Amino acid sequence: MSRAGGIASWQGVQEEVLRRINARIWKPGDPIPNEVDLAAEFGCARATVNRALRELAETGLLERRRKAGTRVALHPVRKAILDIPIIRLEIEGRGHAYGYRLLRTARRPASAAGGAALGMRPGQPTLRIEALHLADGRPFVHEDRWVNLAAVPQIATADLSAISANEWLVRHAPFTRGDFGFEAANADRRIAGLLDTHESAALLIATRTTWNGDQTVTTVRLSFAPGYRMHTTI
Amino acid sequence: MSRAGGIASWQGVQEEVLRRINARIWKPGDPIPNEVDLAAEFGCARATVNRALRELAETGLLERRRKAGTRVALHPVRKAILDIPIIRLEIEGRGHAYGYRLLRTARRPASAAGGAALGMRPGQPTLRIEALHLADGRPFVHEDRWVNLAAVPQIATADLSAISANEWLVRHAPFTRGDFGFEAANADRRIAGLLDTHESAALLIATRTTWNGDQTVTTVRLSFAPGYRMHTTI
DNA sequence: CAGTGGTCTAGACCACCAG
DNA sequence: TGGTGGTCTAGACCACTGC
Repeated sequence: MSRAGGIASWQGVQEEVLRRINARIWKPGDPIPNEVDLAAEFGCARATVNRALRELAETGLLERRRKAGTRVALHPVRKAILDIPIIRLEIEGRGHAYGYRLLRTARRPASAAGGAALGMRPGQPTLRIEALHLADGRPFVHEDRWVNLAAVPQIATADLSAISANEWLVRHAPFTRGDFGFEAANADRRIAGLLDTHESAALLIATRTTWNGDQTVTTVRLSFAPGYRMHTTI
Repeated sequence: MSRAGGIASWQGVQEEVLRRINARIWKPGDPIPNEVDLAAEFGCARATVNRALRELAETGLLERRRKAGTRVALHPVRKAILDIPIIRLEIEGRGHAYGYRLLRTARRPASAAGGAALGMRPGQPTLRIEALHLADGRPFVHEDRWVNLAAVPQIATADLSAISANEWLVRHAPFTRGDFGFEAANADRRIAGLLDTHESAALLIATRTTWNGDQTVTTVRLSFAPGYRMHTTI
């Protein structure tokens, strides 16, 4: 089954492997030949095969274990890659004019309950920020954010009416770890008014918390106006 | 600035690069040294540096262009990786007992409007499937699915009351391309009843369409019961 | 223990593209 | 057109783990 010319690029190897999985030449659960044999068959170096297979394993289509070898995944857990851009860029990328309204900022120590929720110790100084992002003048998303001032003291001097906290933090506050969640919630009266919709409208809610080392940087709740759809391709 | 011992693993190189970005030694927008220089500084092979930087570029933290070199991304678009497992495995992974109720199946030609929405040609035979997935006996997610019978004829003979279409398709219907979307919607009366919630409750909706080559395989709308949270880490 | 994948190396050629 | 990243190669050693 070897090819005369050989397959000398990792993309080519990947395509051929995908073709065989697709054609059920290699069925889910089946072991596939080892890297050395595949390299010989394809007429390329083992490293080339390795790169092709490693990527497929990362996407969940193959399962690899030393000594046990490589198998076609029985229950492929597909990975979808979600882009998390700056809100301004997301709006501009959709071809709309970006607008921003800072609703309020407040310094306050983290409450016991709130602090725990944020992963901050009670009493740590926090900055609470509430803002609205607009697309073509219409409400796009409501941002409700807490920033750990111990982790990002410089934000106290930033002009958050000129640049959104979202953008300021992306530019100035590095993080090493983040947690993202998506859920749905009914709009309460206040949010409904801000987003120019009706009470109890279904909203897509995104929550994120980021850490730098073991220190919480910020936690935010984004409430998207009705009609928003998060989207990706695999 | 070179290290006596050297950094001989790509993870080590990546950590050091991240440290410098974090410490603002290399600021957003700044160019960083080229691969040859970094390899010399770290005392490792260029390929090692390449792998470390390539991964960082894939996650959006660096921008790389031939000749122009590598820069710290000015507006890092973070990528979150979302796992899309089989529904049964997701429920079992949460420690709940999995249950499944097939509500109905129906063969019918794709309507003009529906067919277009599915990316199918009108008149192509489709299988409509409606089912409920349960966690510990409670409704977890409602599945409303169309399957292109021209692409997956074998599903007509599957016993979809014993294995969910979700799982059958993952095992038997390969796809080359998929489209995933998330949004929020108010429950209508029927869905509310099925999910054991109240009308107009906010539901997280996931829609997916998959193709094999240029042929639509299936399109599905998943309505998650209130309280569901999709979650990932970066 | 031995076979497999994981990784590093030193060198090479090439594709791209900014200057 | 030259510098940069993108990739391939042949070989090597190592880490893990099934047998």
